[in-house]
Amino acid sequence: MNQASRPGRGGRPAQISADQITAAAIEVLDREGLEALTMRRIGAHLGVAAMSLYRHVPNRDAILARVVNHLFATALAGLDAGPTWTGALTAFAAAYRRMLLEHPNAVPLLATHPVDPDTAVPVLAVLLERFDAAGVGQEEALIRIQSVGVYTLGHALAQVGTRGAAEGADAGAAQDGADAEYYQRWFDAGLQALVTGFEHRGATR
Amino acid sequence: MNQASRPGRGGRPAQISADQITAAAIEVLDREGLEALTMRRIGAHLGVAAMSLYRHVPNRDAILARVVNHLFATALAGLDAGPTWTGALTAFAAAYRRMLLEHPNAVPLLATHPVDPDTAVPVLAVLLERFDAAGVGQEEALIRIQSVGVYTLGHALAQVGTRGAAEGADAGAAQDGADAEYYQRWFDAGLQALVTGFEHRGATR
DNA sequence: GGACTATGCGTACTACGTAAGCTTACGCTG
DNA sequence: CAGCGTAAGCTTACGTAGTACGCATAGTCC
Repeated sequence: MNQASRPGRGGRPAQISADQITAAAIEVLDREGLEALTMRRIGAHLGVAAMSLYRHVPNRDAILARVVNHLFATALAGLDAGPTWTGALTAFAAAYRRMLLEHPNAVPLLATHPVDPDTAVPVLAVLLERFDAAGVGQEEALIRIQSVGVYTLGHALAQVGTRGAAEGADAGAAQDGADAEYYQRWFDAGLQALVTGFEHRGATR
Repeated sequence: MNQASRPGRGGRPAQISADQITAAAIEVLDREGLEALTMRRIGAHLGVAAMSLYRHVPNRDAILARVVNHLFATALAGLDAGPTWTGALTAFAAAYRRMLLEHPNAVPLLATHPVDPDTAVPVLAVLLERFDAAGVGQEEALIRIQSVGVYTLGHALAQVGTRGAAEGADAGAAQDGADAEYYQRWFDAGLQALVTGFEHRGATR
């Protein structure tokens, strides 16, 4: 059997765990880029052969999913959502965006692999609460949160998910500076538009 | 030399062209999914060996870029932008979205490969004109257009860019119906929020 | 100490992108 | 019409990917 061996009895003790694989994958991803994220390279990073990874993870795609969920969860853990739903939304967007810019090579992954519900729900719960307190219905609240989410991710794709992403992580790693400012201005403008747009939508309903 | 052989003289007549390769790639993509989009499979679709493609295209990634640009260009060709910038924005979003839903397997590609400036500029020009007529500055106009663009793409990623995408195109190809309606409601709500948000932003400036 | 069990590894298979060099099929020149 | 120049397409081959299979290994428990 693969994976999640109950403590059961006996057996050779594991040198690596699924969590270590996830962490190693993120490191390889950040340092060497997305297409360096191979089973052999992750294994090497852990001092283990590629095939050994399969004892802890069913396939490569599961590693990618784990990376996505881990980045999302840690980026939004302990999100300070403030008292209002507007504040909660912008705090969510800012935390999400910060993670995306810190892990530019992961942006295409986030775009391609949905965050697991089990990972997303705790984050959403905090946000939903603020909407509920403001009397906004659950579907409407979800729509507003997810709209901000896809906007933030889409924006990050435009900023970093494309371009070199693969180089050596040093080729133009620190974006032009002027460029970075423009993207930030753009991001803030769009986010503000979304939030105030939703405010008015609430008012006229 | 590769590619773009001037009519020059002589030489064996070409059986295929870069445009045909692009078209074949889109067909394979739509019918068999993203990871079926291999050089050999595209070649087979044209009755040609994989290596023959390299006479017309420098590498696989160039084909992907061509697919992206072609889909974007044809989706937005002849965009009827109406008289107002708000109308132009929603028309743009609708046309873009229609294409994304018609080519769900292409959504991850659009997310990963930026549209070429030469392809994007003509489309942007039509839109920018409406903003200019309304007295909105160029950077602000670009921000509004691009915000709608990344929102639309991000939303499509959430709707279709993920899930099966790879199956056989028949596994749940026609989304649940109820799901599709929810996504449409969500899309419209977010888009409306963005637009009205930008309207108010304009007003308070 | 021996049985049991899960882990890690070596090998091998298939499929990918693509480099190199050869063959083929045309238009042109004589 | 012969044959030459040229560009298109093909064959073969290399390196690397993901991963199936079976064996060697290293612990726990009796």
